[in-house]
Amino acid sequence: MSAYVNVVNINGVGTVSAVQGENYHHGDLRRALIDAALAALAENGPGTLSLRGLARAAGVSATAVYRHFANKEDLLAAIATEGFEGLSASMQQRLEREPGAGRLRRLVILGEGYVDYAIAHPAHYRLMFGPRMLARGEYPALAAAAAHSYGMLEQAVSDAITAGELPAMPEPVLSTLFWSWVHGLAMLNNDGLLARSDLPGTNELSHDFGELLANALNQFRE
Amino acid sequence: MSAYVNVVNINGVGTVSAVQGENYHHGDLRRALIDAALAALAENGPGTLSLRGLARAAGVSATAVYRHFANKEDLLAAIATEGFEGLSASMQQRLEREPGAGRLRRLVILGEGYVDYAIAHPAHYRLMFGPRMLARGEYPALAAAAAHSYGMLEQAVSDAITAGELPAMPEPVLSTLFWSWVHGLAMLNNDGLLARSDLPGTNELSHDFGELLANALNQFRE
DNA sequence: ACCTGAACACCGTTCAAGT
DNA sequence: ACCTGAACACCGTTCAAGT
Repeated sequence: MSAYVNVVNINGVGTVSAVQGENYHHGDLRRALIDAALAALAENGPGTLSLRGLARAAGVSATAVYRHFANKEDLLAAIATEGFEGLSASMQQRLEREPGAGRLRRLVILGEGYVDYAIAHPAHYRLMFGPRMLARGEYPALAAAAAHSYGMLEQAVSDAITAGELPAMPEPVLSTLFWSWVHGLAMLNNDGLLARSDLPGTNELSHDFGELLANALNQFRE
Repeated sequence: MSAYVNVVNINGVGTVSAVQGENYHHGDLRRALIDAALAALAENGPGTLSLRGLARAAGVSATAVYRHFANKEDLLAAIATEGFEGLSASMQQRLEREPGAGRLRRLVILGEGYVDYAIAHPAHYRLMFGPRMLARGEYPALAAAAAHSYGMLEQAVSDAITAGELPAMPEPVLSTLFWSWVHGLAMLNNDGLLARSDLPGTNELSHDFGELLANALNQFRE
């Protein structure tokens, strides 16, 4: 978790005040609560997240939470937002590791970065797509972060179509196909359903499937 | 929900006793609790399921539940088991509607039946893959029902490979690819993320994707 | 064998009050 | 501006008791 938290911490860390550490006026309770939630998600699964428990972990009364979040769903939305930021960062890092990649190869790399992140943060990833997040419209920052992640996939698909490396189908349809596949693979892995002796590891599956799908689509084009 | 409930109800209905309708000795409280849960899942989403609420709906005290289920997870496992039975039934029904279909076509039909069921019962389907169901090993009936659903996909993939209508890759890898795709498509749909003006309906997407993927894989084979 | 009622240790959330 | 404490309406679960 640590590396990714450092990435998304940038905005919060600067606002820590001088009185941090005292009981009264916590400094950055909002950040402390989110960090406590991320730690709890990483250690136990989701579902065990309670506002009262997070308040305890932050050394603060249960009702102090409501100074920083409207309710539990509001806190979960903030966590989900950071999740999509981490997802985008994971995809971006993978792209930059292989600068000269072709259009289609870039799409495969994005998929690997996507699955990498999802299986490295299973509880966090599940929360990002959990039932509580259905009302995404009420959380503009969450909607924007999710749209950015999806936009990266869309751009790569669009580029590959333009370059003639994918069949000339509508971009939204191909993007949805690709997204369904990485999302499904990540979810099944995080449910423990891919831990079978007759399957390679999910990281390798991700790579194999990416190559397979991309090449297959490429052949299909004519 | 009704049609599918009738299918899976067979075992329960026969045990309804003569005193059904009285307060004391409910008749088949176990079945009544499951049905109340299915109704609650269909009406509200998941997450709102409470044992006490189900007991209220069945007209019984909160603690009566524990005469029929060890705990909440045990009830959820029973519901998830019926879900996989419904999933298998949905796939089977689709197959029987098109008896003369070829090997590859049968696989596509299975995928359509799978997605059909998943998007017709979103809350139920989510529960089947929810975080609570990770300990599937502790519920043999659940594990068996899930294995049967997955086995239908595996059989169709295996047959298509044998018939030379899919690339000669390991069956588990191709099955996982296919499963990831239908699962991801269903989950994204049920999260409301495919309700976009630039996309066709999910039923049509399911059909398009099946044809695309099957044909693409078929081309890739040589 | 099947169900009830009281009780325990939790929740999320509200509201008045403290500094 | 930020936090606390008491209170309310819920949970899941246990245990002794009722028929």
